[in-house]
Amino acid sequence: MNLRQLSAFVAIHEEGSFSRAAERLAATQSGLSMQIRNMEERLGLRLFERTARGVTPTEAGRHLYGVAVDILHRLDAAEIDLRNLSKIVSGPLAVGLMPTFTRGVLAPVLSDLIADHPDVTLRVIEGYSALLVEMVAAGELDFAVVPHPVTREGLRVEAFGRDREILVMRAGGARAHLAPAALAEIASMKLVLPLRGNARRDRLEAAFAESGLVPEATLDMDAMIATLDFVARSDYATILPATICTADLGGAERWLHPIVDPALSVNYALISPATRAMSPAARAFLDRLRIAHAESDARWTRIFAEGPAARRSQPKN
Amino acid sequence: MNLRQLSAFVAIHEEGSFSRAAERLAATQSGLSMQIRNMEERLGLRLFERTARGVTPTEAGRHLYGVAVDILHRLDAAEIDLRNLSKIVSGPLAVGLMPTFTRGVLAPVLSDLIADHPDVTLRVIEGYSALLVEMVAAGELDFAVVPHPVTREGLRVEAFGRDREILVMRAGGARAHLAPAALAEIASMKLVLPLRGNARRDRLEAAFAESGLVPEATLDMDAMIATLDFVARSDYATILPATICTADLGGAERWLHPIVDPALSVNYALISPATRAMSPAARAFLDRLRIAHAESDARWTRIFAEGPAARRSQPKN
DNA sequence: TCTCTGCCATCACAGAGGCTGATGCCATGA
DNA sequence: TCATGGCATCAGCCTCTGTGATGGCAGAGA
Repeated sequence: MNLRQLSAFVAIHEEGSFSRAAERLAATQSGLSMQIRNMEERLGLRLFERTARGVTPTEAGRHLYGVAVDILHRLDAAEIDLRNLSKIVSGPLAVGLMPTFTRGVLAPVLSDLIADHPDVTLRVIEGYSALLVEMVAAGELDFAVVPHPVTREGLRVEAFGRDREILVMRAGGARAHLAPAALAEIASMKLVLPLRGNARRDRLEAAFAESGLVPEATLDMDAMIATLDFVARSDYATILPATICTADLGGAERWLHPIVDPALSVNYALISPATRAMSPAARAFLDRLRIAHAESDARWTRIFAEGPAARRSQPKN
Repeated sequence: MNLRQLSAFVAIHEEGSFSRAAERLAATQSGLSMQIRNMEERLGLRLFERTARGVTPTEAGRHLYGVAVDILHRLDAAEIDLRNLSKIVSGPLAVGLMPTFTRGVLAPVLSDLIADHPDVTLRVIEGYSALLVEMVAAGELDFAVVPHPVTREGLRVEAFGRDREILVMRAGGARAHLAPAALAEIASMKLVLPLRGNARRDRLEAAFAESGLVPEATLDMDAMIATLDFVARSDYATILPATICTADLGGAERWLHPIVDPALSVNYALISPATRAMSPAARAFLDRLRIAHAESDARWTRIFAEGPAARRSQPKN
């Protein structure tokens, strides 16, 4: 049993198909077929049941999957450890982030990282969670941060942090900048929301439903930046994670309103390929991202706390 | 980095030499040399410092050793698990035991094992600890039980149990069968003891020294069975682990005397190759051996407890 | 029921990579 | 200074693995 076989096995298990796994590994279907056959012969048992639409793991296969992922991860971690025992942080790093982060906190993280570790070759991929999840699972990204929950084989999932949902409207409206808005009020507004199927949309709809509400008028749009632009020049409002709104704290183009009754939050997950370990470069990026996110969160905590005061000094209407 | 390289690395680390590792792996020195070179090039660092008398691991090498042993062990365990998910216990099993065990408790263990698992091909190697340790380290044995402490790279060491040291004399002497003997009395007897360097001999000498004693007359002999024979037909006494004396509990040929003031004990260690996992056959053998040893130990506990009574009913002299 | 499609198994062949055995070089110790 | 033991290197071989083509099978849709 060798490591090639082991990673082939893992890929097939995750893809549920020899052909797709071959594609992902840049190998051939027949090659994988032979590898699995060899493993099965050696072990004297079947690892996959072959069906007409792919393969499903046997009990033995499921058992092996856990062990294999663990072993490959350990080995990768060891290799990274060794390679960096006495080396500067360097190498390629591919990170997947949602617009929330790229707009909200990426810039300082980036300049900080580049200043400290100029030898890191960085690629940041901006995208929505479904895309990022697939790219991480395919090993194309070192890690990504996406909304929890994530359930996909082949991913190592870890809690990353929390964010608050904020109502965003164009500046100059009836409600003062930073004055809170109750969910019941929001339901009667004209809203731009992400498409159904998007994790945040489902989460929002559930929150409305829990309060017995249904948003009256919605425009569905899976494009946060475009949404922000649109909101700034129309009477539509939208609901966005606090982090992405950091740039609007000044209240120049958009006014922000913490959502209350109830407050809504998003949990983020850090996802990485299950068999790979974090490189020092990835760790360096992540540390800074965590810090930046925590700072942003702290800022919003203050704002939520000061909300009533703001309302008093700038009375609504 | 593949598994062949990893096991080559482990063997070299343990042997401290490419040549010796090659011998152990039934490979060639040049082959190992190339494998390590490839690993080193890949990692961009040196794993071994080459000296004229062999190799010593670098810091990176020492680090990798721990990880490599762990990975190989996990993989072996997984393979064994899988292979036996739905199979009867079978396969070859090589076990190393000291005469203590082969004479003391092996027979019932064996017949029990063979009855339950007829497909196990068993080889029992009888030998002293140094030999067994080497054989286990070389991967020739699935496991062995030897006196603690054991310090040798490449071994997984686990406590196995304890045994008591017993004074053995020919039958019909002045001291009643099973009557205790104090260490001070023993020091003045003619004793057959294992050779210096043997773990038990060193342990015994230390015990004497702690009580300010020096054995007066000793015959050095590293052969337990021969010692037992010799003691039965001479006025020499010897000190042996209780387990080996089980057959003499009847008192026909030899009389046994628990040692007191102080009581002496031996600790046994179960050793197995660090990178290999216990096969079900090995586990089955071990379970039975543990039980047999525990029963023997319990029997001796009773005897120690009843010692004074025995002395009263059969007054000394 | 028939066909079409997608998937996996098998095979012969080509390629790569690792292993071997010989040789060379170096350090050590007598 | 020489003998010894140990590792590095090299050319060639050989094994083993992956490739690409082909075939068979099962399910989905008409």
